[in-house]
Amino acid sequence: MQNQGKSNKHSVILEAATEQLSLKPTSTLQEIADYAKIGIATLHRYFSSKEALLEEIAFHALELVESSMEEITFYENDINRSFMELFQKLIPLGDKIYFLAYAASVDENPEVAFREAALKKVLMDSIRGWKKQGLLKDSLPEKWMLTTIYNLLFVAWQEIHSGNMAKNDAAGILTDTILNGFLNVNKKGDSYGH
Amino acid sequence: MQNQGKSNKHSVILEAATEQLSLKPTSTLQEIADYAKIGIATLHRYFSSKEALLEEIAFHALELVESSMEEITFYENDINRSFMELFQKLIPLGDKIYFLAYAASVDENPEVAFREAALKKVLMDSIRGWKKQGLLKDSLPEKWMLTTIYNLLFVAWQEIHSGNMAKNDAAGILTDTILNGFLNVNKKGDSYGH
DNA sequence: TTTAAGTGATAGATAAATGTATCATTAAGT
DNA sequence: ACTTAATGATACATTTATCTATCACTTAAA
Repeated sequence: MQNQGKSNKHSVILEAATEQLSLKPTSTLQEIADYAKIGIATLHRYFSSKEALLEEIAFHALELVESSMEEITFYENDINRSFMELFQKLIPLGDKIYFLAYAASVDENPEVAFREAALKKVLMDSIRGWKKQGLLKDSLPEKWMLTTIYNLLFVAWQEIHSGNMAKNDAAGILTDTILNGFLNVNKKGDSYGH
Repeated sequence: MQNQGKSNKHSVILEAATEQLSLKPTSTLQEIADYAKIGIATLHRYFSSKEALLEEIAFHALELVESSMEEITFYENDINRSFMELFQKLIPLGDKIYFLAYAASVDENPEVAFREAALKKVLMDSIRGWKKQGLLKDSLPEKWMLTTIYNLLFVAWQEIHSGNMAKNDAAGILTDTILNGFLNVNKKGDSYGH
């Protein structure tokens, strides 16, 4: 009934493991098996090692982000709309991706690192374009902008996860924060709603 | 010659351990001892357990931040100056504090959590005041602002550590990013230099 | 030179986690 | 009802990290 993925139990275990690891990145195989309500023996039948399990989870997460990123249009002269689209697509993936930021072993995987870099490059190219047009500040380094976006996205996921932020507010708050900052522009109307 | 702290070897080991842990948060005691150029037996003579060592490091880091925070003036009607002062004081502490964000075991320590919360409260009170005056956006939650500041500070430390950002640029970049965002205000002059 | 304190190397002891193998039970298809 | 495959519990081996204990060596003071 609540089975969706490609094959069968393999996917179910993968989903459960992802959830458990997002709750506790240092989870033991025993904890993962308990959470998935299976025996640890069964877990080993489907995944040869913990490293293999983590790698599969990472690949799965990357596929999700990659396919989302492909659907996003970066408008040359509308940063606001581009960011809103970006965040609206990526925020819902939080649950499945969050652990990526904290699983150190996964960052050392060369393929993961390569695909992460490719994802960042897409956004980086847009940032460069907007900057060239004079839409973005000259005083802030492009790399800093990229890093800030990436990190605040994770912070937003964290806040949603811990119940401090409504999922539907996140894209607007992120876009407004990143593009305009905290200062109240002293005209009557302001910010992203427009 | 390069001995400063309170007593003697205890402090030296503490400093070395802090550095090693900021390089690799999952360092073993053996790695810490090697980095400090002492035997692991000696390490245990000075620190009864790894947990005790981590706790001492955390306390030391908190003391540094607490005494820095006490020196900072939060100006009621000059956010820019307040932020510059805050970041200029805290950025240099990065090396000694960075690991705090990644040592999970330390966050579970109740005293550490309590003192961290107290530090955040100081900044939170100022944010509330600035917001009440209409200097900060109404549309962004206070808690989000606090979290953003806190996280971007860590990001800046990371960027400095990895060589992507000059230490002397950090306070300006942080202040400008947080208060004004990425967008280029289309007047000729702009941002924090003023 | 002798003595005492501190140190580093080393060898276990203990604990926790990963991974393997076995076995009885359950569930599904025939 | 019978057979077969999959499962979970369990026990065991292996690894890794923490921590204890011992011992020989260095250094500095007496």
